Amino acid sequence: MDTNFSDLLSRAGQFSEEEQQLLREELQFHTFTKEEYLLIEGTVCSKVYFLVKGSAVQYVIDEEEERHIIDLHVVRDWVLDHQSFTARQPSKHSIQCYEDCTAYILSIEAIHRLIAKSQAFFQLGKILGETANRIQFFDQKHSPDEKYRSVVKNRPALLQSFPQKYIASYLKISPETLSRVRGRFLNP
Amino acid sequence: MDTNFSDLLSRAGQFSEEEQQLLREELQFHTFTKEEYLLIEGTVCSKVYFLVKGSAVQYVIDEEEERHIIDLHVVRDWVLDHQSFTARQPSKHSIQCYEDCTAYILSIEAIHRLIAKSQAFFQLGKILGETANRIQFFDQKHSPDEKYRSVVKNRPALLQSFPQKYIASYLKISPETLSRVRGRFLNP
DNA sequence: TTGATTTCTTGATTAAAATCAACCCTTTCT
DNA sequence: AGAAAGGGTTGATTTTAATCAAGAAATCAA
Repeated sequence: MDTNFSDLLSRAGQFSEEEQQLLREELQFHTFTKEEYLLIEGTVCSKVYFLVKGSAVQYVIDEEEERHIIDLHVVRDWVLDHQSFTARQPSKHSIQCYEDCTAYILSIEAIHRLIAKSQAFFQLGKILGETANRIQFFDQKHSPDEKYRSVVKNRPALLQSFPQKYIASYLKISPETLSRVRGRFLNP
Repeated sequence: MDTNFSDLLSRAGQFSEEEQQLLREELQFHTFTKEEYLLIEGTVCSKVYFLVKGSAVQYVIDEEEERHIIDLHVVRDWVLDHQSFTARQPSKHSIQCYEDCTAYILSIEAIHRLIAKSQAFFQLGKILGETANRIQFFDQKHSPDEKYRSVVKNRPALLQSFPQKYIASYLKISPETLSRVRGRFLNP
């Protein structure tokens, strides 16, 4: 069995052999080049990606043309705009490859077909919802130190994969503040 | 046709006569007394309420025993913890009546039965998701003025229904700051 | 109705993080 | 190689809203 698919399984829930086979049959596999878009603002997010290689950035552009990073994605992450996906509404975000990527793709229709075959696939809803939770933490009023600690603890790979100014934007703090937090963190 | 049900319909989506009838058959109707809980922290939110009379408060208690208001509900609102409801996970919030309430109740099983009968009921997912969006706005880094303007514009009834300290907690600002924002707002 | 809470307002002070500014260090592009 | 651009650090300054404090107003309860 190939490692990519078992990686995906380990991030998708508990499934029987038959369910695993159903899932495998619905998956597509694609490669994307750096800068390519997985989701474009204004379109409905109708598929989810499981990153097998590469990294991607989910962001929004505000009225002042400023880019705000909403989420950062690395290998073994599920990638989607949960809000757009569940409400079937045009997304306010874009998702763009930061490096060349390869990913499994699961369309919303595929997910519905799977659920029709086994209720076990409801688990996917929970997994995909976790991305939304994670994002919300950084929106909330935690201190810069708490936010940084949370990334170190829960998503250390991000720190290796993206420049600090991306991390700062993701944490909704200024790059200067992140630099100082890191200073305190490394030699307390 | 009774006004309560047409209120609910106007907040639920576009449905055919037959669909309206299906919906009506699945609805329950209950009354609750002041202080009574619609949802208790740690339990899964498995039904949604449509408030016909009264008001309710959704909140979380933090480590320091402080109560933080997550959402405020008035007549014609859908009431639920969207996160718990969609992920089928224990809720971190409680929802408590602030006055005596009456409400329609729709269980998650009822919603699944409805969807099985007509895809039109997928609309409910979108409607119920809007509560989650609304909440997120106040988590985000907007200025106290912007947050207050947003309530005045989108949810003016809250200002009549709850004390200012509740509104302040909902907006995630201090009561003093809210008082000053209001001062500026009323005589600019 | 009157005393006791609770809520609201207003001013003064403090604290936290953003912004501004200068400089250094890489990396990238001709 | 050299210029340019992007990213990171550090210090000084400014801004914003929280906190602290005191008093006024409103609500509740006996």
